[in-house]
Amino acid sequence: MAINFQDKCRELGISPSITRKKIYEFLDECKTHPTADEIYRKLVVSLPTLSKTTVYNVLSLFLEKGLVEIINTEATEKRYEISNHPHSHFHCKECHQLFDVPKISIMYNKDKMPGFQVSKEEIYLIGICPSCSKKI
Amino acid sequence: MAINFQDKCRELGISPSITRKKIYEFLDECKTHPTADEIYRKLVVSLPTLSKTTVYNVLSLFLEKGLVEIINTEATEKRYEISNHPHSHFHCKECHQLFDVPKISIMYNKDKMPGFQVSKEEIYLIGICPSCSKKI
DNA sequence: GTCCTTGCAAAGCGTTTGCACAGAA
DNA sequence: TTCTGTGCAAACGCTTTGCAAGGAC
Repeated sequence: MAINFQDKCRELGISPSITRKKIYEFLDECKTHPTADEIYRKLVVSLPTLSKTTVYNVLSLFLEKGLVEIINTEATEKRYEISNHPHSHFHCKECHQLFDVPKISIMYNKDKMPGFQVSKEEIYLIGICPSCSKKI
Repeated sequence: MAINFQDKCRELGISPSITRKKIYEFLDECKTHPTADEIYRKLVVSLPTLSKTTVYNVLSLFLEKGLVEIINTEATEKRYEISNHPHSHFHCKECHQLFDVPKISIMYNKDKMPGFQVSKEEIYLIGICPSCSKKI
């Protein structure tokens, strides 16, 4: 983990409980943009009393504090990621995995969008990932 | 409607029933990227026997045939739009409306994404829309 | 007759809420 | 004591499925 979780919590005024730490660490290490259920299933092994409610509680706290973000997807379930590194997303049509790819810069003409104040840009690419390319 | 719905259906090998026609027309006219429920509530006025199941059936047929697309959002409910005109999306943080904005072109270095074959690009801007800008 | 469209009812699934218990301050 | 973190159980909302009735051909 790049920045100490305890320090982040202190900054944000929340307590660094073991549950929160494990959820944060898992999100930080995990490359698969997990759903709440995936986080739960992974962590319940080492935290046997963990409940899904707690996962939801912690994720909603993290969202509020800006520690994590929800990724826009077509699906109804929500996927989460740590909001610390700028990047774009690539969705594979074959295996439906969601990959991180280097941040893509965009260019737009502000004159064509009068009055719209842009504070964030998200780029989502769709196609075939390297390993699926080989299979086809 | 730019292209005749009957003709599109003939091309795709599906029958242009009145229900399908109305759903297609509403999606085509509607600028708000409606959910299935919004489509239902709007159309049940003129089609009193309409059920939500039918709305879902028709949307899923349209998706399969490529007539409509699902828009990636943070929310759990799905939003639909006719897939005929290239454009990007703008989400207002204040009023949570989803706007169409002119298609934004992107530039990316393919060398940084070895093996990834991109077939589609989606750009999603977040910020404050013109009318909310005035209110603040 | 068959095939397709429609729609009621129920199930499914991810998420949120109500509430209570336990531990920390 | 109060406040906070946790978690069971139930409710909730959107979507999907099973199945049957009605219509087109």
